[in-house]
Amino acid sequence: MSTKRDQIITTTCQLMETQGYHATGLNQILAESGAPKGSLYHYFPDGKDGLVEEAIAHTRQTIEARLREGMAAYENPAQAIPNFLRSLAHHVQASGFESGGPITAVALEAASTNERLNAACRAAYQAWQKVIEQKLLDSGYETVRARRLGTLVIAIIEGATILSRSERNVGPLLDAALELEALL
Amino acid sequence: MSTKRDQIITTTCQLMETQGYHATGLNQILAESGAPKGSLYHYFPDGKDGLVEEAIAHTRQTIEARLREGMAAYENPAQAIPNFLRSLAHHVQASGFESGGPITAVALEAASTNERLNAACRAAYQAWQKVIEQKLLDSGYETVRARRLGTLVIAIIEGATILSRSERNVGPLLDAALELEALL
DNA sequence: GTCTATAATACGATAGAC
DNA sequence: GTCTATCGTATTATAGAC
Repeated sequence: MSTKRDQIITTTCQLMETQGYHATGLNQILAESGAPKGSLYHYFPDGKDGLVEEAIAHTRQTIEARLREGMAAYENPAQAIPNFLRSLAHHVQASGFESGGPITAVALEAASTNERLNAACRAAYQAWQKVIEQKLLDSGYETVRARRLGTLVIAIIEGATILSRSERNVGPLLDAALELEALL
Repeated sequence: MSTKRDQIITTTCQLMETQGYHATGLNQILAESGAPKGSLYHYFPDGKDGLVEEAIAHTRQTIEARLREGMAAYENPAQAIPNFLRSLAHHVQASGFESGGPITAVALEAASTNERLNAACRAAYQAWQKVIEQKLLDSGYETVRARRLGTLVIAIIEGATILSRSERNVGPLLDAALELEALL
């Protein structure tokens, strides 16, 4: 597990988040990670798709851990979930609205044109939904509704992040947090 | 107002919806709209960005009209809004999950890198939010909450559409419709 | 094994023929 | 005015020097 390999993946994660798949060239990834071009195909023989697939998997685990942390911070999901959205709003604002929705752009670009990357994104979304769902189940929510709310919460996070980045204003994320308090 | 010009815009709208900005080349737009390359720069002297800007504006108006129609279909927003999401689910499924979220991909790609297109997307989102907000105001919702819910509804539509397309399953959109009934 | 130089291709944009 | 052929520059991927 080379450090340079990790650096390439980390850089890829960042660029996927801010620009998406097609807008990000391998040259840019290499320039920002400080790696030469040949080493990319040494570490990632499948080329761009293999690299991005790993980057998505990496992001999936990072966010999954952050979600678990956020859910564990409060016993009541009606506190834990809205506060997670608020911490997310902080993160988006601190990045100058360049971060947020770490795989959303890729998910949409790949949805109809690249089944390999689409599968990676789908796996990430389902994992994240499951964290929310489990928190709700542990707090006594009924099975069907817990799953439904798990899906909805991830959808709201995605959608509100898009609006916040587009408007350069964390209002949508904070609004969503408030309404989730009413719903949960 | 040439018919061929409109055809180029219509094709661009479709491709932006399914693939996004960077994945869509001018060659593909021309091939699918049946126009030769030279005419593109005749009709759109600003090049790709000018064309896509117009396409976003066109989409904005299409969706705005569809939203108004949906809101007018029921007096109670607690019926109108969830049913709009259900009709959207139909639309997404009928397209084989290739349509849905007509400007989402572009919005994310442009958010941090192309202020011109970002502005066009922001304008569209705000227009759509306003339609929901107005419907809620007309039904007696308080000013602040109407605006907050307008934002949330658009966010939910965006997020649930992403999940539905990624999972190739309209479940997320239908789940969101159900929970919105509980919230409104 | 690690990297540089280069190939093959697609891109957006333009010049110039009709 | 309408379009075809081409330009310069990106892209991804690879071949081959160290």
